[in-house]
Amino acid sequence: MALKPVTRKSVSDQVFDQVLGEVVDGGLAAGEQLPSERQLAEVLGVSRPAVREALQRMAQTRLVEVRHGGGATVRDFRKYGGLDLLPRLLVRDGGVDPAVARSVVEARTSVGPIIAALAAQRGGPALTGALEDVIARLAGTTDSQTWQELALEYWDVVVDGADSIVYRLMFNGLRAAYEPAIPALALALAPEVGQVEPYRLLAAAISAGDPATARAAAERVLAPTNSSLMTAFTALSNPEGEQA
Amino acid sequence: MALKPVTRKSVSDQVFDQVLGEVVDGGLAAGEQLPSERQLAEVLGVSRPAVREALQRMAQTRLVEVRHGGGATVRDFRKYGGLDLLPRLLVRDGGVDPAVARSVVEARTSVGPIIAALAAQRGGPALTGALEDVIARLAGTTDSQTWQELALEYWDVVVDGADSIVYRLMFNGLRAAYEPAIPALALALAPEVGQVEPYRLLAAAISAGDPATARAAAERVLAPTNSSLMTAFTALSNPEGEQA
DNA sequence: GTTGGTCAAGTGGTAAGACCAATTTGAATG
DNA sequence: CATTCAAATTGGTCTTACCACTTGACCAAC
Repeated sequence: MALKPVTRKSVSDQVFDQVLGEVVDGGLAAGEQLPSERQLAEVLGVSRPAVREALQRMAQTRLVEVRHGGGATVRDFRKYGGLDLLPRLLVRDGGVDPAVARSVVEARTSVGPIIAALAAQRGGPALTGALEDVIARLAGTTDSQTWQELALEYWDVVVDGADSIVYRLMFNGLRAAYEPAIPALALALAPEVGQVEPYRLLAAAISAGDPATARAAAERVLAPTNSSLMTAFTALSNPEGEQA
Repeated sequence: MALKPVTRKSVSDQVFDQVLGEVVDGGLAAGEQLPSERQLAEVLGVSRPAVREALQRMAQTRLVEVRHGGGATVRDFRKYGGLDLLPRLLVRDGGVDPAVARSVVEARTSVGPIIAALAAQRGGPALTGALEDVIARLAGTTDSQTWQELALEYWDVVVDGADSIVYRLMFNGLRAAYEPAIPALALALAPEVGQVEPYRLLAAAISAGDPATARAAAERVLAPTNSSLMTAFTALSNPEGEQA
């Protein structure tokens, strides 16, 4: 029997999630007004400060614009949303959105090798220890969830070694989107467990300071993951009343 | 005489900016605790709800972790921050951080052509009208600031045509970082004004549905902008008491 | 007809105070 | 030294009151 910690969700978190859902899924068009803070507080049965906290966070996502005396106006989330919106877009209607999943996979495929090449160029031998440490831990696990978490850690080292704050921040956003999904994906990604060799080859290329080889090796690391990911996402997708 | 709208800054905005500054620039290490809400309210001379709003927003950035009864704990902003942090990192100590600027430019250089190729592949002729509209407006302006805004609009069309939500959301984050800097950069980027041809060539490649040509054309669009950007960023950088 | 001024209603922004919930800390005890 | 428990601290929520801004209506002056 697996006991999980009980996680309490604050009132303002719940308000935020509901408002976010309305903006992303509720058919609200850009330019429409949300109900006033007082109305939301009444309808949701909570206090106005809780609503305010949620709405200030919504404003920070750029998905709504809040003006003093003017209410909250909805913006087009596709035009203004940041990577933090990704988990929300990935899982909709109880399943995975295939188009979103595909775009995640293809962005990994394209940007991953670029980052690996930069890591080889700029990090090179200095990354050896950290990469080998993660690889040793990868080699020592048979648990798929742990494997995925370690694979992320591996890429954390690589993107750090790339010495590019933009890629670092992008990775952070993508990781934040991916991490909560690991438990759901772990079963489908189980065939990956134990395939340490591609990670070793990439680490060797990075340590050798060879960008071109690192780029190719990164593609080899990502290719099987990518197809497993697409398989997993497809299994989790919900085109017609199929529950994951 | 140029009149600008007066912008008021709310108390919670001011608190947020100060706390963010402490976290990013104040020498706080990951794991350190921020002062309690009550302390912050007293020190800053504001109410506790205003502090709460700011801290809930900070928690949303992932740069701090707020636990009930446990206070707010600082996280490593490099490891947890998202692209929204970019403007903050780009401009520090009254000047531009050259490493951040470089990473912005190189990410554009790498990811831009990828996006353009996808737009050619997936948008193709359907993007013709929108691209030509922006190009006509580019051709009709001699104002550098307007030019930069239109260039962003051009790329907005391209990234939309790429039909990849991940790139879309990344672009949104980068644009949010770039837009406030346009007025400061416009003077240095003035030599770009009038050079419509590369944009026309890229639009033609996209409309023709030719990914390889679009990729190469995007590189040609970005190359002069990149060097101008680096020049501009260098002029704005502040290694030793030089004020932009 | 246009412009400026005033007012009311509605909405966002702020504060004070009270109280509950979770965590941390320190003292007492075995 | 380990455990237990109470107190202190901190976050979370709510109520109430009031201020600041926006919008629209209406009226007066030009």
